[in-house]
This record gives sequence, C-alpha cells and structure tokens, in this order.
Amino acid sequence: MKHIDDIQKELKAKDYKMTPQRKIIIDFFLKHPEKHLSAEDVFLEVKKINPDIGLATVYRTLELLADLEILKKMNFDDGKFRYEFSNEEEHHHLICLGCDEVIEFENEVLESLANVIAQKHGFKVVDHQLKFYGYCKNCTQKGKDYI
Amino acid sequence: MKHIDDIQKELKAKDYKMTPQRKIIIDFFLKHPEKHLSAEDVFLEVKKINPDIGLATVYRTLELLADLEILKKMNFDDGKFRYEFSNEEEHHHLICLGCDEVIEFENEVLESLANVIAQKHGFKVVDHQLKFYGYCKNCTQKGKDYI
DNA sequence: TTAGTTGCAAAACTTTTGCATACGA
DNA sequence: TCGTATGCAAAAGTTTTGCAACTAA
Repeated sequence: MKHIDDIQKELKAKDYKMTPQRKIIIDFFLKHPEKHLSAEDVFLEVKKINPDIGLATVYRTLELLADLEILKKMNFDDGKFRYEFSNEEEHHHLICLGCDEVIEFENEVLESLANVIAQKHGFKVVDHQLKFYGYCKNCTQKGKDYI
Repeated sequence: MKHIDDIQKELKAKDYKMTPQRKIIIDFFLKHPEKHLSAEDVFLEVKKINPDIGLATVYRTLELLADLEILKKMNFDDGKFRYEFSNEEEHHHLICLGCDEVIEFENEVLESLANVIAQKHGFKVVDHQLKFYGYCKNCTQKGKDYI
C-alpha cells in the first residue's frame, strides 16, 4: 500500500512541489482506493476540507497524478473522465446501465490475449481495458424493464 | 448486409419518419461500415451532400440510430463519442497512442468470460468492450520514444 | 392534417488556458 | 529568491435544448 511520503518523493524527483491542495487530493484517493471519481466529484470532496481550492487546480492535479501513473484516467461513457487510484491489482469493470454503479472484477485471461493480438497485428500493447455493460443484481431484481 | 429499406421499416415501426437528412446519414454509414466517426465528422461528410443540414440534426439522428441499435456509440477517450455501424461481426479495438489510429480485431474468447462474470457477480451482461492501447506497427518503427 | 423533424441560436457541461498573485523548497 | 502552483475568469470544445417553421405520411 502506497503512502503519501512515497508520492511526495515521486513528485520531488520530477521537481514538482507538494502543496496543501495536492496533499488533500492524494489523501482522499489513498483513503478511498475503490472510488471512480470525476474531477467535479473530487472537487466537491476536497472543498469540504479546503473550501478555497479551485476547480482548475483539481483538474491540473488529476492530470499530473495520471501522468505519474499514480491515478488512472478512465472513461465509463458518461461524458466525463473518472480517476481511480492505480495502486491495486489489475481489474476491470462491470458497468450497470440501470443505476450507473461500477463494480470491479479481476481477471487474468487478458495478458495472454494481449500477446496474441500483439503478434498478429504488430501492435505493441501497453494497456488494456475491458468493460462489461449490463444490469447488476439489484437492478435485475427490481427491473422487469431490463430483461 | 443491411439495406436502407430495412432501416426505414425499423423507423416506421416506432413512428419515426424517414427524412432526407436521416437518409443521407444512414447511407453514409452503410457505405462506410468500417469508420468510427464523431458527430462533427459525420456533419462534415453529410454537408457535402446537403449543405443545409444542421449539426443538431446530426446529433439527434446519431442518438436515434444508436437507440435503435443501428449504430454503436463508442468512446476512444479523445473527448468525444464516435459512432460505427453495428451490422458487423463482434470486434474490438486496438487504439494507437502514437497516431490515434483505431484498428479492429476479432475475438471469440469473451463470450465465455462474460458467462463466468455473470454467474459470479449476479450481473446480467448485455454488452462488452475490450480495448487495447499501445503503438501500431508504423509508430513502433518510427518511434524510439514509444518503446 | 398533424405529430414528428429540422435549423438556428442559446445554453449546458466538461475541460483547458491566460494571467496576476502566492508560495514551497 | 525563483520557479512552480494556485485561483479566478474567460475560453474552448462537445453535446443538448427551446422554439418557430417545416414536412413526411
């Protein structure tokens, strides 16, 4: 599990500074490693701690952290990017079309698949993303509409 | 291979009308089933045929066709949605981070994976999306930077 | 005839940027 | 001190919406 000091070192190594604003944002993700939040979501959360923080700062910090591969920038097709802490095992997402919940699942199959693809198309794979869209347990129970 | 008449029937069945604007847009996708175009891209293409068409009409038509599952709304993380004709075999995408090219590839492994997931999480899968990010043959050849 | 459709312009959203000020190391 | 970072406001880019005029069936 990463600690804020590790991240501070990573920042320093590239001549970035650790500011109070960055610290708050990083702390938040460290405490909520399972969340997939948009810039706006993060903004609202960190405002609770420092009401003076600006939205642009949040955007710039998220971009910085994604560049450093501390966060992962994701897209769940709802018109905005979301960020999650990238210190976890590889996992993928089940996206519920009923309630927009995002459920994580782990899977190992894809590494070997990536190799096959790479060979066949002369494509150097550096990342991949697998998403299943459907309806979660709750929604299938309520939802005659969905089935 | 779908024909425009089939689509016209699908529209009529739901009390939608076949307008010249819609026809032009559908024709374009029928003729270019391999393209992954944004609303703006489509707008520019159809303007060549009918210069009076409005961008809002393009957006509304694409949304309609996606609802009818004639087009598929996709996201390649470049900040806008793209649409492709959904009459083809299942396939997935290799997205080149060097030149933004999108290459299609086919794969069968995922159906069975979907079943496993569904059972494990009580999740009813209705669609899925697999994307590999990396560098295409061209970019790996030019690109010392990428490797 | 009339319900659905269009084009335009304005609005809504998310994200980026310019710039003067503030601040971490 | 000095280069980086911040907050604000404005700008940019994509998508949506209100509305009067229009049109397919």
